[in-house]
Amino acid sequence: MPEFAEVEFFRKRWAQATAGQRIRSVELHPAAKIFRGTNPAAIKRALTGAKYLSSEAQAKQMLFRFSGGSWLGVHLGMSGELRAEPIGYTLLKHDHLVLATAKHQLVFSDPRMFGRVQFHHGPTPPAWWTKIAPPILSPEFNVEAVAAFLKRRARAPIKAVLLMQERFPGIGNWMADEILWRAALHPKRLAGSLQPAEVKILWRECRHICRLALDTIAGRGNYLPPDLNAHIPRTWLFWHRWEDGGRCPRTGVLLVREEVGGRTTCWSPRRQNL
DNA sequence: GTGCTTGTTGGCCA
DNA sequence: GTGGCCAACAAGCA
Repeated sequence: MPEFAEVEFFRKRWAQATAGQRIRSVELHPAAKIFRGTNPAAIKRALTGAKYLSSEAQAKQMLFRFSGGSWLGVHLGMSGELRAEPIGYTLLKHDHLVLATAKHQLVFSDPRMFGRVQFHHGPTPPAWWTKIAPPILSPEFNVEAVAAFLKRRARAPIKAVLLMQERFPGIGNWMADEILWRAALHPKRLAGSLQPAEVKILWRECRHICRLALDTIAGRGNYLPPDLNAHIPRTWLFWHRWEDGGRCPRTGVLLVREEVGGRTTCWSPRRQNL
């Protein structure tokens, strides 16, 4: 589920519940696949008694920093979510990691377990964090960089290219469709076939959707929406892409759903032409 | 039972 | 070596 702005929503949810707090206890299921490649016992040892310091979201990842040089990385995969539950909350089947403060239980749950938890100990953030591609909302994500990347991936459909995290960090299936729909580009267009003007529109829409999604889904400033989709307008493709008989919010034409680049893709046929 | 699913990775092949 | 495609991972839902 979670892409760019949703990840920030979940980060904020944990951050608000844990601000200024110490972790009193850590509960986890060591055998859960989300701990693949890490040492769950080390996480438990390091975080018990540690104070939450700060956190960040980048692309589809989150990094939570604790006292004692402990860094907890979270990737939500396809079905992961972070929740803040009251003390006394009874764990559900897929709650794999729980950090308890004096006020809340911070829960990471993930039924499909494509998500993952990473842990690092040291004075500086780990390599798996610092190597994430420059954010779409940063100056490094400029139209030249996008054009160069599209040229290198010239023979791949543009939809598949937008899903490549090395250049479009945080973009997932629904955001890619939303961007192409706004940019009026057919998802099957080969990346190399885009004219300079089209590349510019695509670049601008990437930034626009990221900004818009961030404000709408994760909320501005300290405000956190009650749930992920609370404020997403009906004018976005988002609401219509999975509906049978769904129609384009701009043209009213029936939407098309088909696999492109190995992923189910939705587009508006009159608006997005090959 | 069947056929999906907002993600990532590694193996295969041109 | 590079780039593109696809299965696999796992569980729930219609």
